[in-house]
Amino acid sequence: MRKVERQRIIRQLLDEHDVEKQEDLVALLDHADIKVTQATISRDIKDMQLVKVPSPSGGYRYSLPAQQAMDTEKKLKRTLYDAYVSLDVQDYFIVLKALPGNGTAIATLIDQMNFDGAFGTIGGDDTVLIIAKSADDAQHLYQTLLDLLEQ
Amino acid sequence: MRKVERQRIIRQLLDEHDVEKQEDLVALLDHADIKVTQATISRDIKDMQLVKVPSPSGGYRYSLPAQQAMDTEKKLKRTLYDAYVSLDVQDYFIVLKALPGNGTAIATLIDQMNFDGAFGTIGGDDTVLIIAKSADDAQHLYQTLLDLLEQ
DNA sequence: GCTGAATAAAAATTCAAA
DNA sequence: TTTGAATTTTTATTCAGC
Repeated sequence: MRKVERQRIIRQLLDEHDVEKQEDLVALLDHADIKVTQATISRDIKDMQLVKVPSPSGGYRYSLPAQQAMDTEKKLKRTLYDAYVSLDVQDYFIVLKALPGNGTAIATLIDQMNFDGAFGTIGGDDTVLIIAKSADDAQHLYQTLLDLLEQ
Repeated sequence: MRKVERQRIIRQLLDEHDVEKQEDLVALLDHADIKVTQATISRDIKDMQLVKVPSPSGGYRYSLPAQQAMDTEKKLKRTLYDAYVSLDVQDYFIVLKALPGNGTAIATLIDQMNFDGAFGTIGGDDTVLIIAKSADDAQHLYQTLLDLLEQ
């Protein structure tokens, strides 16, 4: 009945108001004639993966999820979809070829993905070199990237 | 124990361990012979803008700031301030040494800075290798980084 | 300024119920 | 499965001291 809609409203409220604590949400929802207790808000926050962010100016603010990893993966997939040319593995190294101008961006995204077994990444104009911690890691990373390309 | 160093260690601990509550950090730091109380950790968390992220699998986890309000240069300066060890230039290359665990992050930040004359950056655990497009570019980049360190 | 001890405040969970 | 009331647990702050 209620939970999904309440959570949708919570998202809007977070956008429109400074929410410093869960009781603030209880009060804001009350204004919208939605009566819930702090316990329910606590559960919603867990459900929705909201975070309480300390603000530099002192105080705290609840905010929408930090899906950094998801966003990066999405960006990487899209960039690869647009610019991918080839992928090869040899020893500790993976070489990804892309359309000119895309190497640095892809390298940065791969870095941000923090792949297991990746030692470092270097991006040129149309080439990305990924150095793995071992040849095994390189093979595994190669497969991970192939999987990413197929999705 | 200085605050800055403790906070640097906290960053590393967050990377290496699942920290579900502030007392976990108190215990982890205690293990490293750093005695602080929960009150201090609470203040550190506010300082560092760490967030307690609800995990989909239930439970919570403290993590580094999701959407850092800081721009890349500020982040880079702060990271270098905390983790910088040395900087050297030779031919096309600049080698930056940092405290263990910081190489990849610094490399990514330097990449994101899009410095003129930088060809690519590779970050290991405690070393960052910056490859310039020419020896002149390397010299110039070296000076740019030194300037950044002095600010 | 930075910190710990004590405390207040806030958030998470338990339990019973719908 | 969802919820509120009560409770426990966790976190933030106050206050004193350094």
